[in-house]
Amino acid sequence: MTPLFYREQEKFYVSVDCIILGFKDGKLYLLISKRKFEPQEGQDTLMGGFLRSDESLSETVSRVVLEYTGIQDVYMEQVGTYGEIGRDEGERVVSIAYYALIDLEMFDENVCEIHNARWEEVEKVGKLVFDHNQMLRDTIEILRRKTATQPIGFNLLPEKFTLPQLQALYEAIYQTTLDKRNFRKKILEMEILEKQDEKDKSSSKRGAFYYTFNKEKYDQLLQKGYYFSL
Amino acid sequence: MTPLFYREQEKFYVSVDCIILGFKDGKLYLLISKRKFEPQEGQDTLMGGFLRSDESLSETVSRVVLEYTGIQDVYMEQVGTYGEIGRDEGERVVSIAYYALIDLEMFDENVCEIHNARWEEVEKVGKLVFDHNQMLRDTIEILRRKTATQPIGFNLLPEKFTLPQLQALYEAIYQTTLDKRNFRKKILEMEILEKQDEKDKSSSKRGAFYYTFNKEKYDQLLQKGYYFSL
DNA sequence: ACAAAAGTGTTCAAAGTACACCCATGT
DNA sequence: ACATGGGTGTACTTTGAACACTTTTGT
Repeated sequence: MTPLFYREQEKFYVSVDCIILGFKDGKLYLLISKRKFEPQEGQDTLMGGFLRSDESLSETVSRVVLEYTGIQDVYMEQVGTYGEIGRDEGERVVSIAYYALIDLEMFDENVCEIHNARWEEVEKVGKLVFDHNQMLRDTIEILRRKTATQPIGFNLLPEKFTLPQLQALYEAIYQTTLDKRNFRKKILEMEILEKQDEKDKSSSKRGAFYYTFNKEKYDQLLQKGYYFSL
Repeated sequence: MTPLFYREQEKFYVSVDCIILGFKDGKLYLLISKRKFEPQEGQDTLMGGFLRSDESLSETVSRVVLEYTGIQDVYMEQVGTYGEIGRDEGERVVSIAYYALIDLEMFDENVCEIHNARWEEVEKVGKLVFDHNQMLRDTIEILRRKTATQPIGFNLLPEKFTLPQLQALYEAIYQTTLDKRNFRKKILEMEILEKQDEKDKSSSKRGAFYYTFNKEKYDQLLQKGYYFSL
């Protein structure tokens, strides 16, 4: 039963917008699609969905991400909430932005086609509807800060990855180039990566060793007060 | 006119909760009050208010902060949005948390009494209603990160402040002690503080020189690519 | 044999950290 | 005169940044 005081209040549409990011060939990609209803039908947009009363916010995000990528259990973080009065021209909508990091190898191309969705290089994204460009900018800023201090970048890579791949990922996020030796030294001395016996020969003749991220070791480090930093 | 697709969606109560922080005598204080309606009437709570359709989120925060402190134009930042289904036992409410930093010297004691509000040491805050303790924890974490990289701490101090005061502020935020000489060296070499001729004699016989934060100088530094860091 | 990416250490500069004494003033 | 908090500089350690050559292997 709704308390009396609440009933005097106004209600609002609440949506989530998802900044779904993937990484491939040294570049960050954003999943965008054409908006399927008015206003701004046909324009490029982030993936979004309205909050339902039987869902928490993160459940709404999971639903949207699953719908557009076919992937479950993705890493996600809240970016912020956008509540300007006129931000959605259709109606007053308060939107909570989340970013999700996915491994593009898990991505289902068919799901993509169904929704007219496509992967666009983050650096080449054009005008999106409403304040979605702002959401993307805010995401990149958060991602840069967060990847520098927490090992979340691995969510954008397959379970097994090579150090050149990992370095390329950081270079794509920071939009800079890093020194190979310094990068390897720093990431390896944290001892959170496990070297595998196999090599990835897809990008060189010599091949690069695969590594995996060892979450247990990382958690142990945290216990001891060490911090991830790159 | 509301687009058709929107009309099929559910609407929700949207509120803001404000983590209003002040600084005095070397300690951080949080403004809390007794909840004035059910559920959990009489329990300690953050300051909050429901979003109205003629307000943006930050306008709602400003309204709430003004109502409980009598202060306008406060520094505020979004902390995050809390949308678990059962977080508010009364009804489904999506709440956006903001923290606000205020100069306690500007604070109007009368406003406080009217609302049964009081300042509680952050380190001694007990159980608050719903997920308000989580909001406070998230705020402190954000505040620590943010004050280390941006000059926002000054919002908690009067326009004129002393270096011992400023150091005590950082010590309260980080819950640590800092070396006096290192602290002064670092903050002064940024050249964003203006030394005044007057001294504050309230806390020592010798007196400590007042300083003011020079925002123009700070902005110039930003232009040149320098960053604030402590 | 050569092209192309993977892998490897050392030196130098900068920043952070630790540390102890004198100063000014009200009582 | 003394107690109290304000103010100051240097040495050492740690961290970050720059930098070039050898290895492997498919063609």
